[in-house]
Amino acid sequence: MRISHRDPRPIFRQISDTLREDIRVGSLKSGAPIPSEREYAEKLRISRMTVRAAINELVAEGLLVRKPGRATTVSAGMISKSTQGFMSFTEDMQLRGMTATSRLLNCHEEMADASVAAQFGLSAGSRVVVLERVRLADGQPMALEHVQLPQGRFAGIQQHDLQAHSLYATMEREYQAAPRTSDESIEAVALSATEAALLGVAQDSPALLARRVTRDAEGHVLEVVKTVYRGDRYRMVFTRKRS
Amino acid sequence: MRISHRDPRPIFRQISDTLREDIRVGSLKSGAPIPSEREYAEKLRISRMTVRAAINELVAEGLLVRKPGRATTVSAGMISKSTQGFMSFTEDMQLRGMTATSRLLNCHEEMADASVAAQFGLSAGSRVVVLERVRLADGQPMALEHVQLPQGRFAGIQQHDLQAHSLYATMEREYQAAPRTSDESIEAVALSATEAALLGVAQDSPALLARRVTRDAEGHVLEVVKTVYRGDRYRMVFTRKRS
DNA sequence: CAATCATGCTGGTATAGACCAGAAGCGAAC
DNA sequence: GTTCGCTTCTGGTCTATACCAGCATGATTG
Repeated sequence: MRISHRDPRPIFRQISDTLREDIRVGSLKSGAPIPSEREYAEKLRISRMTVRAAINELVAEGLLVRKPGRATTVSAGMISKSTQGFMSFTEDMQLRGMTATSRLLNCHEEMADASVAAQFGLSAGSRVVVLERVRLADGQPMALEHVQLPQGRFAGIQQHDLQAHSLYATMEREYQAAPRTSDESIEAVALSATEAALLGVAQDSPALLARRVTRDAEGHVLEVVKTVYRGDRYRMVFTRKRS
Repeated sequence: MRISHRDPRPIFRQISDTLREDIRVGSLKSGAPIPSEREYAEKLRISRMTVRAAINELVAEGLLVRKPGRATTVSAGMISKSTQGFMSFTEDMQLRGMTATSRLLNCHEEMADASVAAQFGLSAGSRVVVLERVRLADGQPMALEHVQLPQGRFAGIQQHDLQAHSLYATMEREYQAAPRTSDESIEAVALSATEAALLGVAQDSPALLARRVTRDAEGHVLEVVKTVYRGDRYRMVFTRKRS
């Protein structure tokens, strides 16, 4: 392991990236101790505090476990990176090896109702862009999606090709809006006749109703989404950490 | 704001706790800038690095947002602490202001099947403790729970009063096993006749089927759980962070 | 042989200083 | 007036050092 001062990355990131990769490929095995902080500092001729900054990143990610008095070790359970964090439907399907497409049902501006306006931190009666789509995976209906976006921040987003591109990709590229956190709630419901017809399944089939509020790094709400997933084809996966 | 050297907490934690509380009660408002790191260091007569350690905690929690060149500000969206992390059914119901109880259906040891043994990191044929319970909230059936625990780590856990105490509480107190992360998957299903009878609802009612693998800080699997929640009374909430 | 204590490891906390890059405010020059 | 550039803020990174508490090991002592 070496560090380079020509590398644009800060030193602590060079170290953490190297460690992360070593863990990923398995040259550092689950449960195995890593060299001590002082050892890294000496070998690499850098300060111990810099080494700690690198290790702190990996501890926060759950890849390493600190043990006061003993050595820092590689976490025994490997968390499948994929189930961390949330994603758009398009990204979600890509990860599952399927291709996401959409059938646009409805796209218009309207007055936000009181609760949605409040979530956006806007006054009642502000305008929102509403997007209703059937989401398909490999051509098969998978979910019904109802998205509300604040018109002020995403003016003209209707013009973009949302059939071809991920909504998140468009938000980031065209509006510099990066989704960072989401609050979700999930419940099980029976499909109404209308929903069932759109999804191509029998009425009263079980389905997942997911509500999501997505925020950027500063905590501003980017979207309020309600999605109904077919119970027979969709499974939601995620990981949680306990404080 | 003051720091005390008699306080058993480290200095950086005293600062982060104070800041956290200021944000919680609203004396630091959403979007407002906090004093600069150098200002804190001067006023409190401590090192700037110590101040940074405190602020780092809150940035990691999403309460503060760093902005290079500008001031650090309070995040605009307040994340309801409650929806962070996962919890046991007992804790979950407590948070919702209800009282959790159980009706034990089944409790025995058996051979782990191949896939479960693999998840525990044990050889095929290892023994597991199986716990099947109807979970009630304020006396009403809410969910069916099927828990598998590695017999080696939790020998004799059947003897404890799991009707009265949270399983997690027992694991922590009696076995020094602290749940730290969980991988979950959720799908929507229709209840079988048996399940419906136990939950006191009609057959084919929609329900949430949750599978959870819980790990401690070192990544060792503590439990493998399958839970069926009534669709009409239970809603799962959580927050996610995007990398 | 067994209990005890010293030593040398580990990570945890804290210091005081340094330099960088980006943003902002302000004044001077055009 | 507008623009350019300086000064002075901000956070980002890094150093070298110090002392603490927990743990392991091995030597010493009973």
